[in-house]
Order: sequence, then C-alpha cells, then structure tokens
Amino acid sequence: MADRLTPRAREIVTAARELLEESGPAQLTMRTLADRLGIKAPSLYKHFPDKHAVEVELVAQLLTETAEALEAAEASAPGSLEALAGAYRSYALAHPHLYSLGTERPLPRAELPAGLEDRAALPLLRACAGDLDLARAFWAFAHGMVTLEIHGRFPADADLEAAWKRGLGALGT
Amino acid sequence: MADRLTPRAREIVTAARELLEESGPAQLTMRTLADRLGIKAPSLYKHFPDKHAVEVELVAQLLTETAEALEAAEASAPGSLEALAGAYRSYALAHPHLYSLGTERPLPRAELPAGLEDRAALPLLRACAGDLDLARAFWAFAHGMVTLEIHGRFPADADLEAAWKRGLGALGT
DNA sequence: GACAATGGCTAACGTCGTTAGCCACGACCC
DNA sequence: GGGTCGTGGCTAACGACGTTAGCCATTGTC
Repeated sequence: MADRLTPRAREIVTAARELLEESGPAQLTMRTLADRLGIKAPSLYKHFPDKHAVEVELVAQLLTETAEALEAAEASAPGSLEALAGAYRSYALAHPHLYSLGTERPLPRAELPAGLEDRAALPLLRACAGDLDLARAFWAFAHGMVTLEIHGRFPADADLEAAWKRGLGALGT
Repeated sequence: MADRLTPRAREIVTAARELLEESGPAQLTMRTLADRLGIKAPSLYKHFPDKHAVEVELVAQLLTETAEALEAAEASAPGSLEALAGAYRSYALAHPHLYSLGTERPLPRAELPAGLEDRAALPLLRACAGDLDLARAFWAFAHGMVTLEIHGRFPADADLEAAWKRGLGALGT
C-alpha cells in the first residue's frame, strides 16, 4: 500500500503505531518514538515534516484496515448490515487508541491517499442500497456505541451486547 | 449548584469556559487562563490542585446543563423521545468544544458531584419507560451523530437533518 | 576522486504544566 | 493596638514537549 513513504519512514510509522496501541496517545511523543528506533528525536524530521504527518499515516492505516475489515465482512455475508456492523465494532474495540486518534478530530482529507475515505464508506453504502440517510444513521449509531464503550462511559454493569443488538435491530437488520 | 467552589474558583472556571468555547481546547492553557484573569499562571494553583481539576468543573457544567436541557424538553413534551433527542443535539452543537472535552475521555466519576451523571441520564430513561437497552442505543446514536458532526466527518454536502430524522424514526419515535 | 544526497547527531528555543519559596494584605485575638 | 495567620498574589525555575539550526559521516554516482 503506502509506497508514498520511504522504507525508513515506514519503519517509523510502524514504531509509532506500536507505541500508540501499547501505551496510548500520551506516550506517542517524538522523543519516545525516536528512542524506540534507537535514534534521537530531531532525526525524525529527516523523514516527516512534523508529528502531524506521522499521525496522518496512522489515520490512513486505520481507514485502510477498516475498509479491509468491512470488505471481508461483505464478502462472507453479502448485504448483511449486521455483519458489517460487527466487523466495524470488532476492529474498533481491538484498536481503541488508533480508533480514537483517527476519529476525534477533523479528517486530514487533503493529506490522505485519494479515494481512501470513500473506499471505507462503500461497503456500508452498498448494504444500504444507496440509502444515504440510513447509512449515515447506521454509522452514527455504530460510532457512538464504540466511542462510548472505548471511553468507559456506560455503567460498568451495562449489557452492551443487548444495547448493540437493539440498535442494530431498530436500524434495519 | 457548585458551592463546593470558592467564589474566586468560580471566576476561574468561568474564564476557563469562555476560553474553551471561544478558542478551543488548545487555547485552554494555564497561562492564557491566568492572563484572562489578570494574574500569573502559578497563582491558579492556590485555587485548584492542577489543570485537570479545572476541566472537571467544566465537565460538571456540561452534565448539569445537559440535564437541564433534557428536563426542559421533557417538561414541554412529556414522553417524547424526539424532543429529548433534539434538545441533546442542540445543546451539544451549541457548545462543541465543551461537549468534546466532556465526552472524549473517561468520565472523572470520582471527582464529580454525586448523582450528576444519573440526573443527566434520567429523562431518557423515563422516556424509554425503563428499557435500558433502547436508552443506550438511543444515546449512542445521538452521541455518534453529534460527534461526527462536530468533527466534520460527514461529507460537506450531506443532509444531516435527514439522517438524524431517519435514525430517530428507526429508534422508536 | 570530487560531489551531492541521505540520515544521523548536539545544542538550543519557546511553550507547556507545575513546584518552591517569598511577600503583602486583611481578619482576628489578646 | 500589635502579633499571628490564612489568603492570594508574585518570581524563578524545572522537566517534558515539538521543533529548528547547523554540523558531520557514510554512501553511491559521474
């Protein structure tokens, strides 16, 4: 995929991702990132103009992998909204820090590979047979559910599976 | 409400809120906050143990005002899920930075006034007649919709009113 | 063998949250 | 009225952050 990056830049992004997923966004620091690679922080700027550019690559990974997860769900259960939703939620909950990073700020659309955002959205659009309003409502529900889960906003004893199925049922499964 | 704070501490929280709502979280800095009050940053620590404690007060304001908005909607249209949802969305979109601050991290439950979280949740629970799963699904949809809007994640030409109504309709209005 | 590109380095700057320690003022008590 | 103490300011400074400037070794190319 990203041959818009040099091999060394890819190594940096890999390390950044490990750091983010293992320790959360507060630990994703130019200095700790450099440490993990055995170099000093200023050397990172030979490969990326700033920290934001590294984060953009992580967001691109999130979008790419989300698209892949949705496409796989579509392939094994064509037309099933429930399968799509399950794949979306599973992927997000498996990568909570990455999901938050890519989701809780405006999309850096101009800096992302062309077509990537659309690719991630297409399986849902297909399953909704082009009904844009339904697709957006569906996405909002899934995204809301997942972020509230990730941030521990529901009561500790809440039955989230039941709430999830209830929402899916109401929205057309 | 917060007489757990001294008058001076209340002034600080007021200034912090203005700063946050006017200029976003990046401008909510101990130094700029002190500036706005005509004092120096270290003086703030005579009133709050750390920045987090100031933010907790802002989160408490968010929860209180959300509860008030929902209670008002309930009073003027008892039992209407649609009215509740509208009040929730309107309030959130009117205070996007505050909403994000209070929503995109774990709730500091231990530091919030007792019962506040429950108070904010109660109108929805009443309107759902105690159906917890429905209430949670409903909340997830509203929250997801609002955060995606706030962060500009939908396409610029998306008809969000239509998506909103579609979700509300599916979820029981 | 000169030369440029590549990719490291150290030193430093400005900003952040925060701490230590000092001081002015007012309230209160004897 | 004079000592005492809490309240709420202050300056100076620390360590961590993102980032810049400028130096240097290695490598590959004509």
